[in-house]
Amino acid sequence: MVAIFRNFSTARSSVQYIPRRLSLYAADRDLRRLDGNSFPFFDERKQLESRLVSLLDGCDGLVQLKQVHARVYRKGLEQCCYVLAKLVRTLNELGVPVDSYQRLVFRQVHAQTMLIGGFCSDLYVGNTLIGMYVSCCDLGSGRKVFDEMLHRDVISWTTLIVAYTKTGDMVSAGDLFDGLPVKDMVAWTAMVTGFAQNAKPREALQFFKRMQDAGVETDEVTLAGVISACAQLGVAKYAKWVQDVAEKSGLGPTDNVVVGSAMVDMYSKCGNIEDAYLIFKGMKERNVYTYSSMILGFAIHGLAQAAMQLFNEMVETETKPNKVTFIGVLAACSHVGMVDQGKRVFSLMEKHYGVVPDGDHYACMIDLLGRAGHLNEALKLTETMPVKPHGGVWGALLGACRIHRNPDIAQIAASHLFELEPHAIGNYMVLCNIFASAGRWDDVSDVRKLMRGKGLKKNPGCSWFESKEGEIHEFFAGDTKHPRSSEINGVLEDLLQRLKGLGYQQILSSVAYDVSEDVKKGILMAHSEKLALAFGLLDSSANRPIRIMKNLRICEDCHSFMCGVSHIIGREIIVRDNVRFHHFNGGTCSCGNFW
DNA sequence: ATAGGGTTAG
Repeated sequence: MVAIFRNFSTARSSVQYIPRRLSLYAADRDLRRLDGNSFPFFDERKQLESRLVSLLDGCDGLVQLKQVHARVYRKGLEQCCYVLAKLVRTLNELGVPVDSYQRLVFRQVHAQTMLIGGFCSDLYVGNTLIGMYVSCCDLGSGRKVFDEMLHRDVISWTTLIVAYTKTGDMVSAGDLFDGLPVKDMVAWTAMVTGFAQNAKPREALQFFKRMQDAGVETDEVTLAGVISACAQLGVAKYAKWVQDVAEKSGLGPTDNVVVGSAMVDMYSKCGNIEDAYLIFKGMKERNVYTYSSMILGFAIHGLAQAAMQLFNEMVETETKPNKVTFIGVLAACSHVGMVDQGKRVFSLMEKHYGVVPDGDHYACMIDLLGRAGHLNEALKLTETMPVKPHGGVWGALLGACRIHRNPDIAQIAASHLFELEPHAIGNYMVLCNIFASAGRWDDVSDVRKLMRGKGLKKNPGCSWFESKEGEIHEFFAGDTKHPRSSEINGVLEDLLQRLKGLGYQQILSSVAYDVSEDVKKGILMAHSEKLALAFGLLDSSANRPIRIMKNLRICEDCHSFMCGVSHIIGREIIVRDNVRFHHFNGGTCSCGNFW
């Protein structure tokens, strides 16, 4: 067959024009007519190929696809790489989950293309093979095809780069990118987005700057990644800069719904909920992302009424709420303890809006009940909910046990969590904290032993602050490496004395170590958010709010410290912890001590 | 023909 195919392909090279998209019926009829021929000559092979391709184009189900597949073999067309490649594409487009049938097709395609060296010379087939392996999570085979291809284009590279970013292997992705001879906008964007999606926002922003210096164009997809990076970092200065860049490229938030929605999220996560709302208001078109981002923005700022009101406005429009929208509404209730409202929304979401609650929604409900102190009700709901509770659900319960100091329920939650997420360090730390504040030091040391046994290390507390110049200064707990470290300590000492004069007492139970009181006091004063606050006072200009970002939940002692400092200095302090914002002003916090 | 996309509770 191979020999015949090659002979004919040199002897008769003219192929008649065949429209690509025929109706299913016509394609099928033509195929049947061609069935009469016992031996496929080149032109007829070409015709068959086109017919099969158009059949695949019109394919709307797995059954049809399998029929076409069978026909490929019946007609001896298994060497037509294009048809096989198309078959794989169609499987992907149909969204068929990777099962044994799909693997069978993959193996056949690979075997045939190996046989005739298809992917060595044909870019489309090679790229399809890479994509195919990537889609079934066999990156190694994808890489092998890539390495064996004689010619590669930027698409081959980008497919593989993206595959590496999706597995979190940014090093391999970066190596590939560096070796890419001609980098286009899509390839650059893949890297920027890859960093953003792998929680490396700083690298994402650096890459975007490099991209701009290289004179590469920017479009809305690139911006989406960059904006997401800014949101993660929460840096207001970059946020403004990115908006400038966007508007210069004609992709401002007013006219572009993707850019606008991402910016709503970005500004609210930078602490500028007012700017977020301004963007929202100014947008010409709003979709479910836009509304959900805004509702979530209100939620993390503790503005539950605004979130509810916006939700009510939303359901009057054409835009239907989805899963994420309800996460936002429930989170809003949770952050202020609106238990009854939350329960009502939860009960209506399926009945009125057709959104079936999933594990994440239950996690919100457990969080809502737990935060409000209804720990037993929360436990009961966890045990009776219709879907199997995932880590988030038990995690919410564990978090509630920390707030309300309930080591017994905490143990139940933790035992599930250690099964479901054995490597998630945060769970062990929270349990340690709960036992520590109950004075159960033996239990604390058991948990620490368990962690050591698994080779887990504490996730260090880290805070950062954006200086006047837009530089990001990062502080770890107990950090003395900052060049202005001694000044920082001086500021803290001064603040501590003045607060003590007002009756402030350090909350020693916030320390999860069994050490002396003096050591505890020292540990508390070296918490990263306090270091960042002191540096903020040294650096920033007066009358502007001080914005601090933190990777973990703010501790009780730091919370009360911030309250006091906001009173002393007469300035607003905004702290973003891992879940929400705290606006400290004149001695009180926007969370009303409920967080 | 084939590559990059914004929001998600603990």
